[in-house]
Amino acid sequence: MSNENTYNPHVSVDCVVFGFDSDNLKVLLIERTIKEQNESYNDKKLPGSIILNDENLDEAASRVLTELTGLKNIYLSQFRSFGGPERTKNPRDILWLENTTQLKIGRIVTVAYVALIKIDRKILSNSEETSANWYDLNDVTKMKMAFDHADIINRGLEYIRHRMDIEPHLLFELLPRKFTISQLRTLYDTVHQTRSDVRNFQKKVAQWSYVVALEELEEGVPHRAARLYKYKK
Amino acid sequence: MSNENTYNPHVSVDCVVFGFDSDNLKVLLIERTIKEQNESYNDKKLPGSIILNDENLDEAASRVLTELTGLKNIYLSQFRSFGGPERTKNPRDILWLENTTQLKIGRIVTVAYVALIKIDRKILSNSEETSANWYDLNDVTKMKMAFDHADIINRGLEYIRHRMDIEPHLLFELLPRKFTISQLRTLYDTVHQTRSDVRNFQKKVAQWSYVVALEELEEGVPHRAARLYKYKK
DNA sequence: ACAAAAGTGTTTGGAGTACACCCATGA
DNA sequence: TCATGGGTGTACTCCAAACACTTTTGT
Repeated sequence: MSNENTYNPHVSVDCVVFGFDSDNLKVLLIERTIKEQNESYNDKKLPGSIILNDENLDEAASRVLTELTGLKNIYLSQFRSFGGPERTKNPRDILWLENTTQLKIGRIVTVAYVALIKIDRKILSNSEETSANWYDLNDVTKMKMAFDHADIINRGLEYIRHRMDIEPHLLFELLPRKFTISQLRTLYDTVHQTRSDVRNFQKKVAQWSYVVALEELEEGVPHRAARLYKYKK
Repeated sequence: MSNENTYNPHVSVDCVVFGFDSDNLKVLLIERTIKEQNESYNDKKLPGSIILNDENLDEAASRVLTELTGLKNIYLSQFRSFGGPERTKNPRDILWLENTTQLKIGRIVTVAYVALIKIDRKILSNSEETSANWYDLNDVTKMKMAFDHADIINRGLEYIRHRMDIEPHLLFELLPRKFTISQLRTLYDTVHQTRSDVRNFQKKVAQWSYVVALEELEEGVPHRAARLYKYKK
């Protein structure tokens, strides 16, 4: 089977992968190098791929994630498609596409997903030619990005903020298995762009039945150790 | 320019157009007839189109709507893409696609939009070969539908319910310019799948500053006439 | 002993919910 | 005068928000 049959070079998926380092939201980006005539050019891109001819969109997105991280059971949700003709106009992007896919590329419509992963599970297959790294969301605006990926990240962020408002469960996709209430609160506040009161927050969490206290405390902190909690069901 | 250059036969848009007839939610569907060897087959489809090579997704969706209704300034929002390889597998659908587009069609990924329109503005160009009509949402499950359009409608409904929860403004896209509180309440309850109390609902609306009372009453009703309201800003 | 973060209660205002009767109008 | 929907008020509950001090532990 030739490449022309296995790939569908008109539609791709891109994943905005979020993580949380107990302090800030992070995105997983891939370093891209484009060799031009004399010098080479560097920027960042979202993990993504052209879809295969026999897979559906969700499958393509999970494939991208497993190839990249080696992890399974990652929260993944489609949030929007981007398909303006101008998004595949930049000569650098075209050059890169045609080099990496070995296909003649016209316009590509991309279906964007957000993924949430526990940042401590760094079982990234960070080995091969792709080098993926976490970047602080606040720094993304300052970075050179491929295609319209800066846009896509912003939209993904909006989307996930919205979702987490409705489904607080999703917060726990970003926290380590055992966490303290203040880690949870920092994350909550980062996502909601608020600065919530410690006592009120404790009360709120107390009525989330899926947050259960462990008989265990934090270790190695230079002050009173906090109780650990886990997410159940 | 040949058809191959002006159309992109890999990506389409489909619009789930909602209306409200003071009683139930309705969807705008197009009658489709497929001529097979002996007899012809009838079903319904969503208004949609393959995208043109120089337009973006939002433009394609508005184009579909203006071609269909002649209206401008319609609320329109992308909500999800559908792209499984199985969605363009039914031989009837393939036949119809190739007949109407005159193009060889492989897999089509479709980007779905919801649109909200005031059902009384029936300035539909219901003339040409396309005959579009309003159908009760509850009847849709019983009807034969093209492709995965039944799915798309359900997802669109979920989406718009969600949205209207967050942005009550959107309700007014479905109501006539002048409406009564009980029309608004029926719509609200239909959308939220609730049965709200008359008095409590009046109170709620009273604090929506964008709902303003007019010095005007309903006419031609066989009982006490209700006050009319309008939506402002 | 001190620095640093953990943990804990009470009060107040606003929003949602439950609930029943009189009013205006056309037929 | 009757049938049909229009329109109105009060009491209770629950949730969100404001607000300050004591406890524990490592250095």
